[in-house]
Amino acid sequence: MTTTTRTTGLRPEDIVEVAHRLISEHGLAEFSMRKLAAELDVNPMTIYLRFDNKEALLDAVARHGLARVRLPPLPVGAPWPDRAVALCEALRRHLVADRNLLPLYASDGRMSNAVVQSVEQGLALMEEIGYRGDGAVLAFRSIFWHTVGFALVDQSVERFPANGPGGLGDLVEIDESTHPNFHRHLSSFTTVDGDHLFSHTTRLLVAGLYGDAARSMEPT
Amino acid sequence: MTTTTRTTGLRPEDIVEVAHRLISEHGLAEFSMRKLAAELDVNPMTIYLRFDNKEALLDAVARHGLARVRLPPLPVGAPWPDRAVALCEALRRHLVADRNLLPLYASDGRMSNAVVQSVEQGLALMEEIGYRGDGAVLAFRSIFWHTVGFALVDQSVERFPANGPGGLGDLVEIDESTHPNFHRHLSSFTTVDGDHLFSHTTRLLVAGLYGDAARSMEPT
DNA sequence: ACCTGAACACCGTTCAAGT
DNA sequence: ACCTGAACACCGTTCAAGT
Repeated sequence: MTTTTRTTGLRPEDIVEVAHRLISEHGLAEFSMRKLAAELDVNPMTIYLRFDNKEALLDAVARHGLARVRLPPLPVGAPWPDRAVALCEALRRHLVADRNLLPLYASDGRMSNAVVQSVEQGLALMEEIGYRGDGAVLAFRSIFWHTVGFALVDQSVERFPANGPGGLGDLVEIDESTHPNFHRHLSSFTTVDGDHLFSHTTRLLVAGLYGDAARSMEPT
Repeated sequence: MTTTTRTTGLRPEDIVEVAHRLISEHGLAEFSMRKLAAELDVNPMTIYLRFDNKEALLDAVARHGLARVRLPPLPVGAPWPDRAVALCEALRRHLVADRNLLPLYASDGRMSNAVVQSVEQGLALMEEIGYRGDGAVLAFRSIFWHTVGFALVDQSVERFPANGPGGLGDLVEIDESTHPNFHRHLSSFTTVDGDHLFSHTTRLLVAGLYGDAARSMEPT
């Protein structure tokens, strides 16, 4: 009869799952190997028997989180631009779903798994309006990285100073003489709504893609 | 006659400048208050007499770095889309000029100062094609945050796996039956060229902006 | 063979003690 | 008044010692 100690039953998946939860709850900056061990009620060094180091563990946590991404089916029958925007918005929703996980996914090129979920639908969309081969991949990459970029920008946008007390005007000198345009539009510099700005910008980019495809199919 | 000790002569600007250099040379992750003190040949605690904490110092370093951004004049006489793209590319060049500084600028909403340099030219461009008031600000924000987003994405893009040994195919299962589009385009998934992808995508977005402005000026 | 306590080389920051 | 050494509460990681 063999006795199993507590740590023998500790599977790598359990470590990854608890790490994922801790990062989700308290953020990547707060996360440490020692806190993870405490949460698992285990000696800190036991984790090093399963993972080479913190980096390797974080890689596993990122893979675990990104593998869960499932994009919803796109609206059938809708006009092409609407479906392209819907794909971007679905991808965005997954990326910004948990603000604490995004910094983990974004660093050190861990975005790989997210792409696979969207690439099938994305390439099909591009072929639908006439993009072929390398052109289809380039078109898809445009909206994919645009979406990832806006997700990364979200935290900056959130804290971006608006017009008003303690806002833009206090940060920088906005003189009517040196910055006439800025000065005249100052009242329009309200707090940025990340979702709205993303939707708007994505619609413009998709319109550009759509027009470009139509133009390249014209007889020369 | 007053004697000045070494540290008395230590101005906050000197601290900021050396911190900027250290981050530029070795990256934000490597930077520490103790290493900075050693480089300044000063007791680590002396820095705390000038700055409340590390966060406040990094804020000052970011402001110092972003204040240097000077956008070149846009090409006069060129078509509108070319000038809009040129503005984005100039902004991008400054953001990605020093890869080690970008993580500093991007975190904790420190992007404020960069905007002021580009907002004057950006708003003028938007008014030129008919955008007014809030619409002009929204249009400017679209290309500004698009540019910042792509700069942030750059490090991810750089390490993004291409097709080939150790690349995409090894990371995820790309079956002909489950991912027919992906499988057929696999050879097009070469290493991403960040600059090229940015130029291409920005051109599309700018085309979208241009078309949108033209459309909204049509008589209804 | 499998686990772990102590130790090492680092952090940011506080504060009492020095000049 | 101005500076600093020692100390505190943390890190990630190594490795000799235990069972």
